[in-house]
Amino acid sequence: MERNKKRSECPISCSLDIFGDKWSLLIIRDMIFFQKSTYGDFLKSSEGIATNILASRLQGLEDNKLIEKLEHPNSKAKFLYTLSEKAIDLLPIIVEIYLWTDKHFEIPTEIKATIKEAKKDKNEFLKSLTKQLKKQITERKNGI
Amino acid sequence: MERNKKRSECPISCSLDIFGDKWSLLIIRDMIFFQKSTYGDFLKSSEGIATNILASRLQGLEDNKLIEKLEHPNSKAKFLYTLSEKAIDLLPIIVEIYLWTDKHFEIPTEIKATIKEAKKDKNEFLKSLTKQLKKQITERKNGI
DNA sequence: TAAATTTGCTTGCGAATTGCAAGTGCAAAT
DNA sequence: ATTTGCACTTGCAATTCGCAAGCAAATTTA
Repeated sequence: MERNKKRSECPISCSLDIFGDKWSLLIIRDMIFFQKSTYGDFLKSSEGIATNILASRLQGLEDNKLIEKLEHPNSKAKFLYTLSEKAIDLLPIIVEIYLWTDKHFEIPTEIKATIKEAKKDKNEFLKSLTKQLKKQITERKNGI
Repeated sequence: MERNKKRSECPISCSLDIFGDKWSLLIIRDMIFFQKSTYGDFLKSSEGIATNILASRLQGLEDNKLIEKLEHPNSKAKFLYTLSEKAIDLLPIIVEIYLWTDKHFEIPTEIKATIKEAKKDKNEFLKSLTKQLKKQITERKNGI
């Protein structure tokens, strides 16, 4: 697992070195939009990630400071994965991906509501969700 | 090369099925920001893509209607790859990636100017670059 | 006009990555 | 005390990647 393989200094290239694969952004999506926070949560995603791939992706995201692995407040058998601010800052990218698909594909109805809200007032949507997520992570670190 | 392997109906997942790899977005980047348009152009990128990978990515982008492969106006030995509107619509995503890296990494000075411009007035930046790119593709199709 | 070069690929092959199934070790519930 | 749950790890076959070489058609050079 080579994770220091910067191919160039280009920001796009560097970003893709970090999350340019089929799974990393889905884990972030699950944490942002579906409040998933444990290994088991991520395994249940409808895309069906393999256990070893999930482990390696979580490690990669941790290496790149996009997530943090904390003790689970309710159980020592679990770990609690939380977003970093760096990861929360990916939200605009993820929202733009949603808006792109909205323009060019059929979208499942469950998700349409979220996209509609994001389209209505993008800045407000980003701002309030970001605020909420940041609140969440400080609460978790303080064990609330 | 399976290209119809939708893992789920999730927009993020579907998008990653299309451009969630280490190379596809770099090709789009080269076309948008560096006016690259031929196989040889893409090969010269500083990240160093392998010839077979480039061929397969170009095919994938074409299959997904992100690029079109046209006859080259100056030579029958070449092909001219052009962006579709669908690909130009990826620009907001790419710009948000630039802005994310600007916040969290050191950026090479050559690129800082572009990012600064994008930050100053994002909507105007997107609008004018989009317009310019769309103009470019209609010109190419009309053989100007 | 013949030879060399350019262009856009394809092919072969070893190495790395992926994904499925099974197993492991610790914690918690029964 | 035993079973279940959780977070992985391991083994292995299959796919994908990436380097090097090859190739045919078009173009340039001699």
